[in-house]
Amino acid sequence: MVRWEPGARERLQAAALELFATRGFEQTTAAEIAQSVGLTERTFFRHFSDKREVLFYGQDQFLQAFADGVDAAPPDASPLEVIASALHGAASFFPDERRPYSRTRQAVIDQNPALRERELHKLAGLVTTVAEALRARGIGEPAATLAAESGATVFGIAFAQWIREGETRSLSDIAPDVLQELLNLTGAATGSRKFP
Amino acid sequence: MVRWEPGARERLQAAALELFATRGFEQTTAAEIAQSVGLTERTFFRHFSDKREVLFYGQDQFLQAFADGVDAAPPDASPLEVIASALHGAASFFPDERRPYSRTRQAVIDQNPALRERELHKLAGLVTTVAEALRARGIGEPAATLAAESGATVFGIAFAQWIREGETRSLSDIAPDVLQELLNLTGAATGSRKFP
DNA sequence: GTGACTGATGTCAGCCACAGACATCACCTT
DNA sequence: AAGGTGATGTCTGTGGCTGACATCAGTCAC
Repeated sequence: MVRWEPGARERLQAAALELFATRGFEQTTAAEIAQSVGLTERTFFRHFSDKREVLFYGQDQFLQAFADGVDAAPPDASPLEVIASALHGAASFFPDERRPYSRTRQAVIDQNPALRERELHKLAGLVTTVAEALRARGIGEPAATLAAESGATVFGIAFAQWIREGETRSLSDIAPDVLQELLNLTGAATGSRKFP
Repeated sequence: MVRWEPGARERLQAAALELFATRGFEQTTAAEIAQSVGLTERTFFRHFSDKREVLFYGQDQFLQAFADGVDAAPPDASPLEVIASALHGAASFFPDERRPYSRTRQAVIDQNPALRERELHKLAGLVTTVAEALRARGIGEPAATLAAESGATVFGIAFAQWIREGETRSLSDIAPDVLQELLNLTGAATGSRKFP
């Protein structure tokens, strides 16, 4: 007989999302989440540093996908070309099958300020990482941070669109469009699309 | 005899910044802050919705300055010209006398993840407001959000530079430079400076 | 002028997020 | 077989935060 069911963390995450979606974030206690999968509150906090984190744990992989996209760009690429490549890497991390899950998750986050704060914080971490990667490519400041921040902005807008009800395009189709919009905005030459 | 000393909120804010700066944010309890100015914990939480808020209350004025800058731009201004105007409005909200205060405040914030989260959240609120103002000017999405987000990014970088030890330029001198960097980055024509 | 009203505060009691310390016990190593 | 390991439970405590109610100086109504 096994002493513990495996996958405690994943079970906690799934139960938490479900409870948050039905009852709401603040109306759900950490103890309830834990009990719903046969664990104790103390164990919940051993897996997640705080209650919100149960919805964000594992984002490192996404961050990694973004950073991998940076590395995938050719060495002589311009900052914006690097960003385009990073967006491509990030988008491939969200295949269309994941859309329903992302939707409910985002709905929960959007309804709670505390969760939005955490989301922004994670996104800021992504900016830091990407800016670091850009600097490692020889891009100076403030260009590196500006580019990274712009990339995060574009991703955020594209993701929000991907989530939207009725949207059928995949994220990797949406992201380049948004990037192009940014270029139009800042008055770049509007010739043929540079980042298809 | 007066029943209460006036300016409870301001006294709490001042005491909180001082205690956070010396002892650290987490090592300071809300009750301690309150007692240090002759009030109770309960009163602290009547003035500030949570412990972090004591450092952020009043930012509405800053947000207003930013939004006013948007409104100050001529009706036919391009999104970027509007952003330049908004940056000007925001910068004038931070005269050089305020630099030391801003420095210590930012030092406290930078040292605590929870405070950074709240800061990002406030900044996101600014983006929302500015995007709204841009949409009211007839600018569509995603251009409005992209422009607003870019403006916030530029402001953030400029502010960080303004705070930096040894920096002597005023914020309204730094911000246009950073904006110009963004334009260079996105490949805009590099003629004479468009936003002096 | 007196009495009701208001608004900032105090008091009390309680929930919940979170953390330290220690015990437990299937499984693994040797 | 003996001891180590790691995920968990139990116990206990602190601090953030809230609802309900009391207080009381100043203000307003009459």
